[in-house]
Amino acid sequence: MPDSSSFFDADDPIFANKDLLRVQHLPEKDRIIGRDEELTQLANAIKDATHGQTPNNVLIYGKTGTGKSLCTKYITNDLVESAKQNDIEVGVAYVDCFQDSTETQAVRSVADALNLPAETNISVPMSGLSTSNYYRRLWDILDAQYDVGLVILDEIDKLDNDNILMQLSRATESGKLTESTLGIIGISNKIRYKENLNERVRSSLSERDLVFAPYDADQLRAILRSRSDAFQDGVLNDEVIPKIAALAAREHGDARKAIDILRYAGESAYERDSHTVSEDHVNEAHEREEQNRLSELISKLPTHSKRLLHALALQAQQHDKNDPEIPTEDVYSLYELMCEQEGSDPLKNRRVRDLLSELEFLSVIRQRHKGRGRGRGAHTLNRLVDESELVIKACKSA
DNA sequence: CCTCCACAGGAATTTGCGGGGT
DNA sequence: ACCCCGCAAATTCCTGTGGAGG
Repeated sequence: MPDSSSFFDADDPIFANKDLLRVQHLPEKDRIIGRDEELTQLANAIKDATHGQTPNNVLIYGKTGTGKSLCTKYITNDLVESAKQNDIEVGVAYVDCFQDSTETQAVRSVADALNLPAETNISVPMSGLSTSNYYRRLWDILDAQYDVGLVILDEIDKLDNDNILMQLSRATESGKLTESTLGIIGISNKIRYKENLNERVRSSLSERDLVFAPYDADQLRAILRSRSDAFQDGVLNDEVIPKIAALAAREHGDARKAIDILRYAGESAYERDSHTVSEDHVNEAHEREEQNRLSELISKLPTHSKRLLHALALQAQQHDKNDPEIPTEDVYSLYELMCEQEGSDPLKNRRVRDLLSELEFLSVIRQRHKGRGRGRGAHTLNRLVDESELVIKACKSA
């Protein structure tokens, strides 16, 4: 710690403006790197909304950290502003379908995001309403407040059913909306997402398709440089940005990961009272990034899922083999034991199987189904994707 | 090759919760 | 204040099946 009278009033020797390195940070246009074409295409697709007309529905594909959400947020913000010049009210609802994966949750979330209770006198309770009731309120909110509604469905492939897409895409034509109209922007990590949609939804949802390619090392360098004024002058050693860019490019061109590593490297340097950020800090930050991503995911898990994962990790650790496969029944019995120690009632076997397959869906674990046979044998084998130690640490801290 | 059974996983049912309607 | 409703989570019920043991 710097020798000052307070822990808080010292000038930060490393960071000048850390906000630039936060994932949620929405950069200025000239700081969005290598996406000019995509931004233009997206803007063209939805520009009708600035005149109060129905925009095209858009589907955006691309791996994580390729700037899909960022560009969408930027363009929609911009759109709302330009529409205002024409006295057109555009409302944007951003929904993370990973968090709100059921139809009800997603509609509720859209309605809640668009609603200004003071103006509409409509409330959007967290729960307790039927799905159709949430829809009804959503239509009322749109008609009362807006000329155009834009619904951004991020991680749209995580939706458990596409009824909401049906409802939203037909809202205007079916007369649910009278004073307003509606556009959908779907964002998906999976390029094949469109394939398992029914024909009607598919054609209306993907009037325009955009694909975001992964960033290459050059682009990642440019992105990191554009955010480097988050740091004080001269604290970043020359090799830091190229090194991080190379790491991130190797791991699927994920810009978010690159930025996270840069931030962690800075924090690492700070904690070690170093006045510069060096390659060593980058290496440390890289490990930290992996651990953190995992902890974050695990901390959001329901208690029982966490406990199950913990049980699986403990057993994986006991095996001498690397990457061992643990039968479900073994996981379950340890889990029961752990519940007993914690003094809570264990879930039943059936439920546990569902939770485990949810964990697989989140790719925290992998499952392999092996033959059934007479007598012994659990027939689904579970293994961790990440190091058992990392998982255990994450389970304990959460 | 055939049998047969323990588990996977689909479906129906119950429980808990947080709201509306009256 | 009361009852009723819809949803999500959990539980109970049930059927289908892969391959070890015969």
